Amino acid sequence: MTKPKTKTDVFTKPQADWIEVSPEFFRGRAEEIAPQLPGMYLSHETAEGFRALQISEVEIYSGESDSACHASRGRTPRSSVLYERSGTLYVYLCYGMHHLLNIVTFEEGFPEAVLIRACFGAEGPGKLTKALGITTAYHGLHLENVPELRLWTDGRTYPVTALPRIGIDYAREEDRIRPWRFITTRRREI
DNA sequence: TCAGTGATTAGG
DNA sequence: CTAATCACTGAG
Repeated sequence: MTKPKTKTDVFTKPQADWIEVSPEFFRGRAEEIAPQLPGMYLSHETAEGFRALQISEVEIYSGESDSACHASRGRTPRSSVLYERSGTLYVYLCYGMHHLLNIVTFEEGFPEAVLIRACFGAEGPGKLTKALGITTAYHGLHLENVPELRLWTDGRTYPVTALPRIGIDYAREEDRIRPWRFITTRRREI
């Protein structure tokens, strides 16, 4: 009989081995940042308490030349947040119901972000924001001004696979096949 | 497979 | 102003 493994989807407090990740983490290119996100933890502290989930999947949306990116038609009232400095939050309502969380990467003036697409225990970009209580109230704010939202790493290594993005049938073929979705199937075992 | 639900965008 | 679209989800 093997040792029983305890599974926890929602962490109600930071774990002993967690180290905070500074908003400066997002200064680089999304292509170097995104593969490091699966395995990290996203936490939200509200009146209800502290809740964190482990990220399992992210996607890159990068540049006006990426036909899947909301900045593909240049600066608009909606896409302008993507041009802000790295660490800015881009949260938008999809299908009138689902709050999708992105974090802006790279230099101010270049529209690029990572979408948090899934966490263990909340598979889907709309589900994880619902589970954590993240809404468009944070849209346009910078992470350093939202202390209730934090990113953590446990210092462990999580194997990551790159795959094409999901839900972008409207995009050009070259953008649809781009391996800009990063997933890990390795989950923290307590 | 398909409807729900509302913000965003292009176009007249 | 109108109408189409949508980085989704859950029910049938």
